[in-house]
Amino acid sequence: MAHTMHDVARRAGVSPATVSRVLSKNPYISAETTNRVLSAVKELHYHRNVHARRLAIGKSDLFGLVISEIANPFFSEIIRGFQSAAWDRGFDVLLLNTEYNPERTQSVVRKLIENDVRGVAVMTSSLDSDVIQTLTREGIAVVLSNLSAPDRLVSNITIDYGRGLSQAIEHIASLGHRRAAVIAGPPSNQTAANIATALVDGLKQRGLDPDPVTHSAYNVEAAAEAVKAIVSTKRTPTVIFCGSDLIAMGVMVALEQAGIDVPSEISVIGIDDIAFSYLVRPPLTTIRVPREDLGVTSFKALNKLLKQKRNRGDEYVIETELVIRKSTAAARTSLLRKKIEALKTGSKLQNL
Amino acid sequence: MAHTMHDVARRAGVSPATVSRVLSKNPYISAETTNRVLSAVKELHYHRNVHARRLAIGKSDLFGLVISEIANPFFSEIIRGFQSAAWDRGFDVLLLNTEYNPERTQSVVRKLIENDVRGVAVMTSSLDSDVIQTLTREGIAVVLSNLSAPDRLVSNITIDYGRGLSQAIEHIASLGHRRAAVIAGPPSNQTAANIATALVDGLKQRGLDPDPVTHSAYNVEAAAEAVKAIVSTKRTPTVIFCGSDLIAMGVMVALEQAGIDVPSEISVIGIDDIAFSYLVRPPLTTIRVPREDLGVTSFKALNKLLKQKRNRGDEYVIETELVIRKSTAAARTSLLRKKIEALKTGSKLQNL
DNA sequence: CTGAAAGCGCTTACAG
DNA sequence: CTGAAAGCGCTTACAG
Repeated sequence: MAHTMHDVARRAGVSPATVSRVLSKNPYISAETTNRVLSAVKELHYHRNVHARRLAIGKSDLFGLVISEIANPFFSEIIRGFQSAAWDRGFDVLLLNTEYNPERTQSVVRKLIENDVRGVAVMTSSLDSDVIQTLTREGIAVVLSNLSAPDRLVSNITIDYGRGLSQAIEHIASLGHRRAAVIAGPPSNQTAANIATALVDGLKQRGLDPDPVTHSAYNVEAAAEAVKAIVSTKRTPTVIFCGSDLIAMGVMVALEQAGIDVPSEISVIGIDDIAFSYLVRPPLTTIRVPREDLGVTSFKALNKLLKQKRNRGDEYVIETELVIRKSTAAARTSLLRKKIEALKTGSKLQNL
Repeated sequence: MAHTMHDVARRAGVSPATVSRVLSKNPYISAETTNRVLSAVKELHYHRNVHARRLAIGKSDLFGLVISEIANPFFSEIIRGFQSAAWDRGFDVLLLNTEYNPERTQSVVRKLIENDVRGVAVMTSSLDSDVIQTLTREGIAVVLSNLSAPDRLVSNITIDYGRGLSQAIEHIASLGHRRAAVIAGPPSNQTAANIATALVDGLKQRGLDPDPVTHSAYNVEAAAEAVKAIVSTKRTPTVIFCGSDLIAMGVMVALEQAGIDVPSEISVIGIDDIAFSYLVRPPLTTIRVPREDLGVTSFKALNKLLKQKRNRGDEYVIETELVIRKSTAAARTSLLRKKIEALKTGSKLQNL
């Protein structure tokens, strides 16, 4: 069995209270006592039991972070940002993923409450407003990124897609595109719907024809499926705006299979700027969402919320921006020439 | 303040002990009492405090999972497998990441002990054998994947790269390759070193010349750097074996920048088969490591270890296999023709 | 600067 | 089938 504070106390010849004080860095302890206690701790390989500690303190040192799924690289930097911010201030993070599953979502909420987290950043749309109320009723601070209004114990972070979208539309228009398709995220997702609306409005305003406007789940396979309907029409678009980078990647795969070249025949634009977006070919032009910043801001928002007496929520805004990526012309030309050569001479392009 | 079991008891007109029994699904409770308690729980929105519960039980319901970094997609499926296996059995997972940082690594170990986890799966090489001993001394079961021998409270999962490597070498040899470079993972990593050795031996045995044999950290940037030295020599290889898919992707980027075509001039082979490996172009041929299986097996191994009286560790083996990927010839040819056409006519390949 | 004691919110033999 | 009581391992006023 692991040792307890009592064991350490006996060994150091002090009371458990003193051991607790030393370990909590209470300043009113003599240097000598501190040393004796620390030696005993070391000798016994003593570690405090965090469950007992949390129970005694009456508050947990935990903050929750709710995401959809760990496998989605979109969340990676959010996690990193949130974690660092929390650790820097001596808090722990309880990372919970809903996997888009209602049952799991329920158990996520239960865990948040059972663990007595101080606050939670909800970075998925799987939690509806009922659930949010359940949390705030327990005194848990909540920060969301779904455009709901700030409230008691609830702050909101708005990701301002407007700027990035305008830049993207301007970019596309200036390249001479006329017909733009839109594959937004799932319609049940409020953010996705807002982005779709903003895109359609923006495109029209710039004299572009948004057609068709459709949607897809946030994954490669669904997107590949969604794009089929688009390319099978007679009047194909010259650019496809996608609701996320994963959707864009699915689109690129499907276009390739259909024998349609990106970007010479159809350009593709994503949203998020996930880490892999510069590794696909052609590299993905996308609207960057500063996700590490989003994570950090989320934590700070929670902290602020809890420090105020009235727990009044705030509104935060995070900006987006277009990231234009192209293959180096030189490199691509040189590669093409080689491939042309290879095709001509019929030389062994074994893996072609 | 949140309600306690006492509040529920009073409201239901029973003792706290009874509430506890109802909530723990103790069978010897009358249906009527159960209902009264459950109603009170519902009315008060009562949730058990997990810290008090864990303290009273004397054992936590936690299992630890230690990885290097969440952003690395290599770990995604491991997490998923481990989590599902744990949840299915009513346990919770404490996910800890070292970020390759010694300080963080120390605090990871501390957290494992403080949280009184029953067992921990260590999926990173950041924890040395000293640390493992620290854990087992506390009675924590450990499962590793680093080729150390099973021991008391320690099981080992060997990923058998042999099969996948043989298949890859055979594949490459049958395509007529003669000169193979190797960019292994970091030399400090035992697994990386073993893979490098196996590769060199296997290549020689098959009459291929492994040269040069070098290494890189497990990320895109480092790999891109590492490959420069290789292509700058006069005698460039026709295939590069990479210690991971991320390394392979870095290599592909760097080769492209150097104007070297993959795979017609140099073929690239990765290891892992991360989710994105089929999205890069050309799609990556790689050695698949069944990582979800690895996660599930890790959990089962811990469970088994804890159930035995003697806590004797076991040895597990996970197989790998080559995944050959090529672009559809038809699609690529058609795309090439279009690009050729575009180049000839000088038409606007704006983003080319 | 330090100790004795109460209390955090649960669980679980023990007794009935 | 149910309750009173002890105990899990800490922390922290309170007192000195």
